[in-house]
Amino acid sequence: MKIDPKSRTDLSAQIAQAIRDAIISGDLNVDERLPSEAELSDHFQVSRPTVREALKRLAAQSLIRTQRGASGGAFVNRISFEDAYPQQVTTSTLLLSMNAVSFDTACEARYALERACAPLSAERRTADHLATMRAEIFRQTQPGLTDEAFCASDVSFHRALVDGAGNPVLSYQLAGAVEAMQPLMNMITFTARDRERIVELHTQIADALEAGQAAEVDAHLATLCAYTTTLAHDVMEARAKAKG
Amino acid sequence: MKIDPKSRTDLSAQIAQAIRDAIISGDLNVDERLPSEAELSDHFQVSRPTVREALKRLAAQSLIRTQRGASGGAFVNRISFEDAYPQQVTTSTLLLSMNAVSFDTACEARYALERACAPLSAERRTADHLATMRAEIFRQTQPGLTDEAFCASDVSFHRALVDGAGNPVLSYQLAGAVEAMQPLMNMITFTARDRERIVELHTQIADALEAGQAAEVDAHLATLCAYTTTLAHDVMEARAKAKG
DNA sequence: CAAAATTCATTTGTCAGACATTTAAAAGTC
DNA sequence: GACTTTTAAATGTCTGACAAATGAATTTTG
Repeated sequence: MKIDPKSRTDLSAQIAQAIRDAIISGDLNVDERLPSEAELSDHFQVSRPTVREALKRLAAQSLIRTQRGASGGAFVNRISFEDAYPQQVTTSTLLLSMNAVSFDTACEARYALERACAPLSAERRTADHLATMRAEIFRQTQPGLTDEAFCASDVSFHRALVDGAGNPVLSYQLAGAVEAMQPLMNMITFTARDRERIVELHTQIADALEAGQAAEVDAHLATLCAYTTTLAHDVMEARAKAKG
Repeated sequence: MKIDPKSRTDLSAQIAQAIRDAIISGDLNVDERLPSEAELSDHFQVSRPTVREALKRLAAQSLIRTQRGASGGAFVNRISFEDAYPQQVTTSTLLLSMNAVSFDTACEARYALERACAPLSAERRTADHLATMRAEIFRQTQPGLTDEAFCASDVSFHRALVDGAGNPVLSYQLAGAVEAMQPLMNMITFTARDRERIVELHTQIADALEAGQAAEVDAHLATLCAYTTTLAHDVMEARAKAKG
């Protein structure tokens, strides 16, 4: 693990990268303790604050965790799917909002990925997944539900569908695509009729999943995708008209 | 933006979260300049090193960038898909290796997602994407290619397929699933016959994509998925036998 | 006057040393 | 032996300082 003090990049960034490489390559194993800050600053010939900045960078990526006290220190963290979820969602959300990704593009990606999960979910979903979906559908029928709460429930429904595939890798990758859509969905105002139609499709999807009919699920998801896109277009047009 | 000095969590973590929230909520816009470190340490009533640790955390997530000199400072960064790619790949790779995700699970996720891209790619892939795929196929036929190089080429081939869908969100989400598989694939030793079969399937996929036959692409991907899984199983069994 | 060179102020990057706080293990006490 | 106290080690935080980069203002120069 070496750094170049003459480089124009920050020393803390270089040190973070050196340690990161050691973790990725397996030189440092899960739960292994890193040298203490004092030892690291000695090794890299930099001050302790600089080492600390490097360690905080790694902590921000959940690559390490720190513990105070005797026999404390920085330890290589076993990144769990749970840790990675929120980061994935945050990044995906910002990617969409900062790069002005169109509703259509995001929606297309989301449903393409979700449909990829459908066959697996139709085969493996547990009673628990179905119960979650039914509960969310019920919530969606409640009058007085705000648009935001409706969208949140929609996300929960679809997450249950994805989780039903019983593949943590899929769930993780999908988390970003599904949850990042929420801010975009929140821009839509759902009429009572819109909600009715969506609930109907959700019910059909849940029924098909329960019956293990993959093709049905896929078809309903495709319909839902098209419907959502149309809804968004109508809203945009109405706004454009109101503005012009 | 406020923090709780009495909380048991690190001040730098709290400050980072406060600024992160401001970015996500839109209180801080892209390219907007944050207060200087001195001003921030004044605002949060902490020392400058603490503020710096917080800023480094945000920099590690590409949420901000810093610039030295007069009129320098920390600026909200527009996260680009290019920035997010490597982070996504790093996290996905570590998730697989650290959580002992089985080859089957990772492979299933990868091909499920890839097949989701197939119809779009069949419709939209450019000549450029096809050229990349053909070039990689050619490389895969070269004798003397190491297993590692073969895997790398395989990844490039599949990335071209995914990029062919022309949806940056899909490409981003898939980057993790496709590239994170590489270390797992590297554990396999490919015989000449294995490579021949894979090249054959790759060629069929490229042909079908060129002809715009989505169903064909999907079928060949399914075959490739099954073949890869079988290959991996054979390797595992052979090793288990050699060991026992 | 205009252009080049210089100075200057601002801001991040780095350093040194210190103290506070937490924590587990060692030492002491009953 | 079980409990309490002490101690040492480690991270968390602070203060103050200097280095380096950078843009703007100022001065010098042709």
